[in-house]
Formats: sequence, structure tokens, C-alpha cells
Amino acid sequence: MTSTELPHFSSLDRVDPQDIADFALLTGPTQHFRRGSYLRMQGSANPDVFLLREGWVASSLSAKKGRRQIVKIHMPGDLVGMPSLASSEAVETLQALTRTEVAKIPLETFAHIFRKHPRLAALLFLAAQEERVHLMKRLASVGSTESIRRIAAMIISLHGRVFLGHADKGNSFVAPLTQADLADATGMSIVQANRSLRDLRMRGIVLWKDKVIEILDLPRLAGLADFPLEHRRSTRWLNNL
Amino acid sequence: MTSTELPHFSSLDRVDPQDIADFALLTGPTQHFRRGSYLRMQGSANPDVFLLREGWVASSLSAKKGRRQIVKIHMPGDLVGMPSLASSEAVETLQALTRTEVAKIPLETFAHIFRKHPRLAALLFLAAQEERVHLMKRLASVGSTESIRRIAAMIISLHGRVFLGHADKGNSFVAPLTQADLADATGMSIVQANRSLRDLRMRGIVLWKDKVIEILDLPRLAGLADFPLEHRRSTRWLNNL
DNA sequence: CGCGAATTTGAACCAAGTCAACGATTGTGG
DNA sequence: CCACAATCGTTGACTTGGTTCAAATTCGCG
Repeated sequence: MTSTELPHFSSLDRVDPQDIADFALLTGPTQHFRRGSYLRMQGSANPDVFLLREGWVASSLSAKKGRRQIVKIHMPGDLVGMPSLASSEAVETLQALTRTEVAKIPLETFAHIFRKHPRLAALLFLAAQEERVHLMKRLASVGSTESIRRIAAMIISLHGRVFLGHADKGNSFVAPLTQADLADATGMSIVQANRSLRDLRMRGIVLWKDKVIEILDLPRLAGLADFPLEHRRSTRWLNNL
Repeated sequence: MTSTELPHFSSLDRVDPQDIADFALLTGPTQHFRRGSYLRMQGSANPDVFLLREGWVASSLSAKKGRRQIVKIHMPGDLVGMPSLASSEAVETLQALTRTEVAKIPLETFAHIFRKHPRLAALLFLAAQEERVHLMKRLASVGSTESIRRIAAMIISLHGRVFLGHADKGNSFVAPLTQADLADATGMSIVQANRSLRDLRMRGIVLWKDKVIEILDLPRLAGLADFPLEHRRSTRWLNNL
């Protein structure tokens, strides 16, 4: 069983192998999607939740003037579509950024987890809180910093997540995003995203070319991003479960 | 027992009175804060979670150049500080916008809830998902609409939450926010927030004066906001708990 | 009544959006 | 395997929405 077949429950420590094994038993049938295709559209009825096994998925909301806001870039191991769990209609559009493999998670699974696996339920709950934190940081980035800083924050965030759990983090990685995707995620025009990337390139901070992001000067990039440091995770009360 | 002594678990349907009674038993000692004082600062250790009983609280992140981004305006009944639950250091600053009364919720309470009250745990989980949805919408608003639309979306959202659960929603309400707060929440300068409000006033859409917001033309306001319609809530799988 | 905080406005400036064109790359079907 | 189409990336010129700075006015509260 490879790691991409499992949810990673964000960056929480103390994830018991048993938790993961429990969860793996509870997933449903596998589906595949082509690059660019939609797992589902905003507004569709009785939305599903997926475990992303392979590939990247963009979660987005549509806004005025045909613009869209990408609210999350999902990577293998992510639970996708959870925010719509409390809703009868999908809140977000889910689009495959690459060829993807997902496992549909039957909703009864969650009832079962909360009834029989309180520890796993608590992990899901904490993962949701971490997602809130992530969104709060994105909101702060988009709402109160300039374009180059937003791009920097985005790259730092992607970098951290691609190498999540890896002891030695590389300085380059594949990111199957177009500049249009980057613009939609950071709340700016494509032109501005392109110019910000040029800026980062000319200042010797980041190279973004052919879907490969190479970080040349991490300290300066982090300085631009000023993403509040990732805090040590803590499960505190979880230890009693 | 008045409604402000209870968490409202967002807008979910099917909240059993028993759920609420269970929860009420699990809160800790009460504290009071003066207008403008801090419940806690971003970065403080071992952050608490509070149930807000009286007053409004702003949750914010600090950004570059001394700017801050308000990520949530909390009202009575809200659980405050939850996003930091998975962290050893507070992610957000919590500041009282009015005189407030809060009940500190011991962390063991959550362990207890997940162990003994699965249905209540599931409600907390769904409430967290709804908060994610709220943040996603805010991000879309700030990231891809102009200032007047952001203000409109903010007012619509406040309006909906103030009258949450009320059968007849009034068209005016007290909002103890300064224009600086509004600017910090919508990601713009104070000057621009002020001009957007003037715009709304001159177009006969909204009056914002002396901490009272009066909506004169809700349809046009909603048209500006284009906040995706609030979806019917659904607890689906929850019914089995 | 007086002081600090909050609101309001004007003017100059700037970051980012829009429009438009072109080059490069990728993918596809014959 | 090539040719063509479509998507993606890049840049210049211009416009605009929003910021910054500064100052005046009003409001809230002791």
C-alpha cells in the first residue's frame, strides 16, 4: 500500500497507523478523470467526497465577470470536497489539473467513523481546522499583500505541501499549474501573474518553467511571502482518545 | 437559559435540544473583556477555545506593513478560537469589538465529546466545514471583486448572521464595527471603505451610520454582493447518528 | 467642554487590470 | 510524422481602481 492511497490528515503528528488502516477500509470505488475534466461543478446536487489518490485537483468558486477563485490546490492524499459535506449542493467546482485517480467516499462512512472510530473522527475534525487556518492565511495574503508577495506565498505553500513529511526537502518540484491557474488562485490577472513570475526570475529567487518550480533563494522567497511560520502541530487532547 | 448561552452550530438543521444541553454542561468558567481588549494574541501559547456568550469578537491575522486581515467577525453563540485547536500557538488574534462575555472551554471537553457524544462531535465537524465554506466565499470576494462588491458581500453576510434563525429578518441592525474594521475585513484601505460606503449611501442601497447598518434596497445589495446563495443545509448522514 | 478616536474629503500617485498582439509549446488527427 | 489548431506564455501601451498622504470635521466619552 503506497502513501498516495491514504489520506494524510494534514500535518498532524501522532497519526496512528491503525487510524489510517481503519480509514482505508472505508473508501468506495475508484474513478479516473482526464486533465481538465470536472469531478463536479459548483451547485451540483448531493455532492460526493473523494480521497485523491493520484494527480492534482483545483477547488474553485466562480465569481463575477466570469472570474473564478481557486480556493485550494489538492494533492494526493487530500480529502477533496469536504466543505460541501454539510450542504445539499456542491459549494465548489472540482477540476482535475492532471490525470487523476480518486476514491469516492460513501457518506455513510462518516457516520460510521463518528460512531465507531472517535479517534479518527477527531483527526478529521482537526484536519478541518487546519484547512480553516490555511484559508485564513490565504485570505490574509490576498487581502493585504501585493502581487509578488501573493505569488511568493503560494509557491512557499506548494513547496511545503509537496514535500510534506519528507526529511530533505528539495528546492524544485513539478507543479502542473498554468499561469492562469496561478492567477486565479492568487486573485490577480494572468498578465500580472506572469509579470510577478518574471520579477521573481529576474531577481534570482524562483524559476517557474515548463511546470517545474525551482526555488533558487528560499530565504528571500520566504521573506517576500511572510507566510506566518507553520506552527508546530499539537494534538494535545487527542492523546486521551 | 437564553440562546446566547448556547453555541448555535452554524445554520445546521436538526440540531437536537439534547445536543445543546449536552454541550452546555461542558463549558468552563466565564470571563469578561472590555471593548478593544484582546482575548489573546496571535502566537500565544496553548490557545484556548471560547464560547462567545455576549458581544462581538474579531478574529484576525497580522500581515505585512502593520496591516491586519480580519478573517471572521464573531457573534454570540459562536465558538471562538477553534482554528488554533490543532496548534500549539494561537494562529489568530482575538479582539473584543464590544464588551464581551465568554466561557472558556477546557480542551478535555473535546476529547470527551468525541468519545461520548458522537452526534455532537459530528455537529462540530460540520460546523467546521461550514466555516471553511464561509472563508472560501470571503476569499473569492476579496480575491476577485471590486471594493464596493466586497463591502456589499460583507454587509449581506453580517445581516444574514445577525438574523440567523429569526423568521422575520429586519432591514437594520447594530454592527459595532468601525470603518477601519470593515476595511481590514474586506482587504482595502480605510479611505476606500469610506468611499464605498458613501457610494452605497448615495445610490440608496445602504445606510451605515453610528454603528447601525440599514439596508434600503436588499435586492440591489444582493446583486452587488453576488454572494453565492446560501445553500439549503443538509445533515444527511448525520441522521444515522 | 475638551480630547482622542473615527469619519470624511481632496489630490497625487501607483499597482494592477484591460486590451491587443505575437511567439512558443502542446496536442491531435490525417 | 507532419500540419494545423488550440492553448499557453510574454510583452507593450493604456486605463483604472485603489492607496497614500494630508487635513478638516464630527463623534463619543469622561
